[in-house]
Amino acid sequence: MIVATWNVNSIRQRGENLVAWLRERQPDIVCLQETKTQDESFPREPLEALGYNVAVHGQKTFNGVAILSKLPFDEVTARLPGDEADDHARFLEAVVSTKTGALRVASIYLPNGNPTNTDKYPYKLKWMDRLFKYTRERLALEEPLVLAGDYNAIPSGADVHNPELWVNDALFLPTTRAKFRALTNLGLTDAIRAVSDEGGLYTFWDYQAGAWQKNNGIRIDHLLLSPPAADRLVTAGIDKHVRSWEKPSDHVPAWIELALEAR
DNA sequence: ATGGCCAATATGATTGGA
Repeated sequence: MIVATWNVNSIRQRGENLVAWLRERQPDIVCLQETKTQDESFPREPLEALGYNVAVHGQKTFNGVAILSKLPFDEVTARLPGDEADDHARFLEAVVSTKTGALRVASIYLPNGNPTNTDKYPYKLKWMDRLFKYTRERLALEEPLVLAGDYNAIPSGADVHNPELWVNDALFLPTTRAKFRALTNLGLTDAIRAVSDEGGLYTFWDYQAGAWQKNNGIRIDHLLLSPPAADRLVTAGIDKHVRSWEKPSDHVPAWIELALEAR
């Protein structure tokens, strides 16, 4: 079973690329971020035509997450607990059934946090604290769990082409990295790092300043696995070539293969 | 080679992204 994540930077602008990539990678479950549209205007039909069930949690203009699944949804829950006043559409969780039991998947769009001298950075840090608490509770279930999405966090200097450019950025500040580390230290496996120690593994290249042409990338889209999911990890990868397509997102898909089968 | 983008919005300038 393949589980993937992709920040598409507008689902309405990325329809052709998304369908082309789905045909190529053949994922069973896909977590999408930055869909940037309300649920009633989410283009479900071309995805349903490919055999996907579609769960959406969007809002006007910004943010927005979704999950596509060839397996039927047993449960779908929007919103990360811990702040009723938070109205950003950044979190969607689904449960599907496999031959060996439930698989839980969450699509995560963690706040960017820039500029750091505004309330955006404290909002990011509080969101990371909420994700920590949610994860600690979910791990107690001892289920296969995949937390997949755009974390807006560069875990280490090995995950950025030019670290000096990012030292004062909300994605790379020591506090951001410490909170990301605290999250994984709960017992989550960073799937890409579980299969490769290589540098130069990036998932985002800015549209500006020739970042793609210079390979000035960062790795901020992650699939974090609970121990029962990590035990089933076969391989993982990043579909870098998608960044060179016409009309690309600034992010590319990342994916894992799990030794799990649909029920 | 110093800069260079893209998307949404009652849109033609502003906001947000990373």
